[in-house]
Amino acid sequence: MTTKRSYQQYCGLASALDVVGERWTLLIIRELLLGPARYSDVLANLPGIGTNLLAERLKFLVQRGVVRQVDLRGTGAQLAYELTPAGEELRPLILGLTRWGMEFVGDPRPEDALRPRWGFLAAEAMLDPTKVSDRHERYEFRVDDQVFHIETSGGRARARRGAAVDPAMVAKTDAATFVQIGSGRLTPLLAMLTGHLVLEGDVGAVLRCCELLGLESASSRAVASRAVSARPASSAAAG
Amino acid sequence: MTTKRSYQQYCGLASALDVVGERWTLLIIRELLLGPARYSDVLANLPGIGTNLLAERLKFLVQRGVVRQVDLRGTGAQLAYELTPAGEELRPLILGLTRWGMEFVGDPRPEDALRPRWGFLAAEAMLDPTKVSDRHERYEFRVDDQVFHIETSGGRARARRGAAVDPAMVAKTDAATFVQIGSGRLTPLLAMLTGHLVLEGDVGAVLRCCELLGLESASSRAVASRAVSARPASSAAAG
DNA sequence: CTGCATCCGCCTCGATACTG
DNA sequence: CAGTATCGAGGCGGATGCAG
Repeated sequence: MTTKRSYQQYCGLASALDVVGERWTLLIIRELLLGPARYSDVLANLPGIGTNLLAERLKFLVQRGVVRQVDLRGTGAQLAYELTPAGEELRPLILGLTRWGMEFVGDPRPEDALRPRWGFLAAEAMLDPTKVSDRHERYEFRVDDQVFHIETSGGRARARRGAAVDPAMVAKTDAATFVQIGSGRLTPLLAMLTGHLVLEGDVGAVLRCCELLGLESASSRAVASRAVSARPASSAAAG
Repeated sequence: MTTKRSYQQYCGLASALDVVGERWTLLIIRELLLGPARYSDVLANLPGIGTNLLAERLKFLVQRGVVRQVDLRGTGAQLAYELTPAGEELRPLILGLTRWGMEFVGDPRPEDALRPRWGFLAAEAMLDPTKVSDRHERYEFRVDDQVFHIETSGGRARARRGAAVDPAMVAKTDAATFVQIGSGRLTPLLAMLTGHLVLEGDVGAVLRCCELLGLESASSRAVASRAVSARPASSAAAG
């Protein structure tokens, strides 16, 4: 066992990267942001990681106090990993990175892994706190088998797991479409027209939800403002 | 040239990490957050990176639209790299990571690189927007050869390069002490007593500045709340 | 002298096989 | 199910070469 590689800089950022900067680490933490998970759960959601790496990363994160092991049932079986408070503090940063990275997602390729559970974090990342309406209502999302909702109340918005009671809007879609909409590569309108998105409920609620998530709810000014991506997308996809 | 390694996940976070997740990349961007820099400047501030790696990273970041080359003087010489708007969007995330990583900085070791310029970002990261007093005043910092200041006005605080006009407070220290204070391993009081920190100016301003930066300005409740770090620090340093 | 490109030893990574 | 052991491949780190 050689001494762990470090940037050897006396600096907060370098120290942070010494803890969570290695390959796969932030993706492991993303999985744990969705709730406690067992070793094999994490492994299944991170295709390509290699079992030794996952074990090593988890051990290291536990040692640094970012992750801990918990006994979900009383029984000694069913061990799981969960984030410590220090790990939870990474949530806004990971959500911010997720939002930033949305500009870089391309078209879905067959070799890309895709998990509906990631949609929850994507939605959480897209929430714009400055755009919360003063209404108290809930928007429900059904991304493949995953169900979650956003609740607004008192000028604040929260994303929660599970179905919503009395949702003002329900959106049904698949994971690929959900990410494409979030990245601006697809508008809700276009997704509906192609049958990949089904919206139910009050029209006003749909518009407010789009506003809350920073989406082009309709109409003309659409795509242009988003087209800052690195590789010019040949020409408009609608072309 | 083999095809670039990717997480191959259709997800904003994975896409972000495909761009800025590789080793050294975020530290390169940190350097550019402090202003445009030439190749050799970046190289000098990142000991250990290896020249080929820096060139490759920069080229890749330019290709992805995160960094661009600029001609500082009109002359073709003096090329420099600077962040694009997309790169600038990483600032709050990097500042957040810097703050998060403060919990993990240990005692300064002789082999650790240390640059006074990093102090500027550290200060920016420590700024607590909820703790801005309503006064309009400036706090100046002299960290070794680097001079910068924080200006509060209209309930907002900004960090700026250079000396302050009519500063309400001036703090002189060295880079190691500055980071140690920021990480909570050292209080301003203790740093003053050991002669590593010199504070000048209005006492009230000093207290307000400490409040703004989340520092223990004095007194008793000190260190305890910070002691959530991974490895217990044997016992209190004051022992 | 700056700004890289090339080369090489080594360490990390990724995949498979194997064990409690 | 939850990892450990092993090994080939490739990314990394350091030294050197070279063009503008």
